[in-house]
Amino acid sequence: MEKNGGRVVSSVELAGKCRVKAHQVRKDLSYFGEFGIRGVGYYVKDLLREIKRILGLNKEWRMAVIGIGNLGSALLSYKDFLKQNYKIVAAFDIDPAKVIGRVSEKLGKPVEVLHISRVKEAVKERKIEIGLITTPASEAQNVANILVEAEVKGILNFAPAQITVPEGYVVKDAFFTTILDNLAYLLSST
Amino acid sequence: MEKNGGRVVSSVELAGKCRVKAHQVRKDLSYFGEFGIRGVGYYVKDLLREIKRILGLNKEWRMAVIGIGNLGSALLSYKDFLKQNYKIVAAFDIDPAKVIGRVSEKLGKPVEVLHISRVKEAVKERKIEIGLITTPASEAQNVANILVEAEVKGILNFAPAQITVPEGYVVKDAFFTTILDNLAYLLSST
DNA sequence: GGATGTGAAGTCGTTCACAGCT
DNA sequence: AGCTGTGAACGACTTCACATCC
Repeated sequence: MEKNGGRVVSSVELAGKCRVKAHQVRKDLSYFGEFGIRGVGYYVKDLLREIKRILGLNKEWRMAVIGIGNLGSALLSYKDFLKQNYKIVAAFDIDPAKVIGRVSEKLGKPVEVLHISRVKEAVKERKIEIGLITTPASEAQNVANILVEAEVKGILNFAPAQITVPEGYVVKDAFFTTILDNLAYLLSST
Repeated sequence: MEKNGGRVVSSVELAGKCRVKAHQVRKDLSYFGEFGIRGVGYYVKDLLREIKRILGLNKEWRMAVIGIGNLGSALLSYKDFLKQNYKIVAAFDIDPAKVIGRVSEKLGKPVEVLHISRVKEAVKERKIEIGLITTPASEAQNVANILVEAEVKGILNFAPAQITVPEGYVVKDAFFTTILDNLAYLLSST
């Protein structure tokens, strides 16, 4: 909306785009503050700034990818990270063949692939706060342990495995076949 | 559990693995029927069969991938689909360079990449029920329209765009930066 | 004895209706 | 007049406690 030159937006418009009710949009936003103007709507620019602030996107998040298979490689060359405030600043694999030479060339600055044994040092040096696990399921918990050991507070787990971490650390699952299962359920129960 | 030879499992065990309470596991399962045995627990084999039946995974789901970039390619060579009852039986792109020759060779039977104009015929011939959108955001709605036109009832959208479809069709978003935003929120509000 | 299944109680989130601003 | 913000009503989900069954 900001790019398209939109100045104001109403809760009804937002609701349409988000597949929810207008009530909900207003209630949810009001939980964090009063961002709109009665009789007018929400100024796009202000609302965007507030939402970014709420989500914690007013800073750069430095991330590491562990497991440079198909998915890991795709993430390394994922350009839209730049639009958001996310940045992959390190990549790791256990396979020496991948470690030697493999880099992500599509972004401005290539990221070389390091051996997994170097996670802890790299996390410290490069101020990494989020780890993306893209290993096979069998290695996910091991990698999570390594990340916790390195004091990476947030983990986004793409592997099809439930991993556990100590109190104070956050894991989110981004495993798409769960969503696919949900889709299959909806399709077969109609 | 089934592979590890587990015969029975309790709601407490299941809860631990799923990061929920045991109450919840029992309540949720009981919604669909009585699958457990009082004083014993749930027989792993029976429970698995019931859950698969509930989710609609007791049949093969035939899928198409549209957009053969990094992510699309990763999906084409994703081996774990075979373990579940999902199968990619068609791939499409708009770029002739990708259409010519590009195939997924890692699975048993390669899937050749077709031009997007051939979606409708392929969906009919190959009995495709689910479409995976892995195009850039700008093309996601167009592709969704094509899939709806071809009467693909379910869409899993990996593109960072909100797409809309008519009543009777189901869209699920599998866009990981939403989860990443959620993670960033949790990390910055502690 | 021990674990499930389930009404009832409690909590949380959504919807409503309208007061409050512009 | 129009749209947001919000207490109150409503509905849904979660938790509890215990009856039930192996």
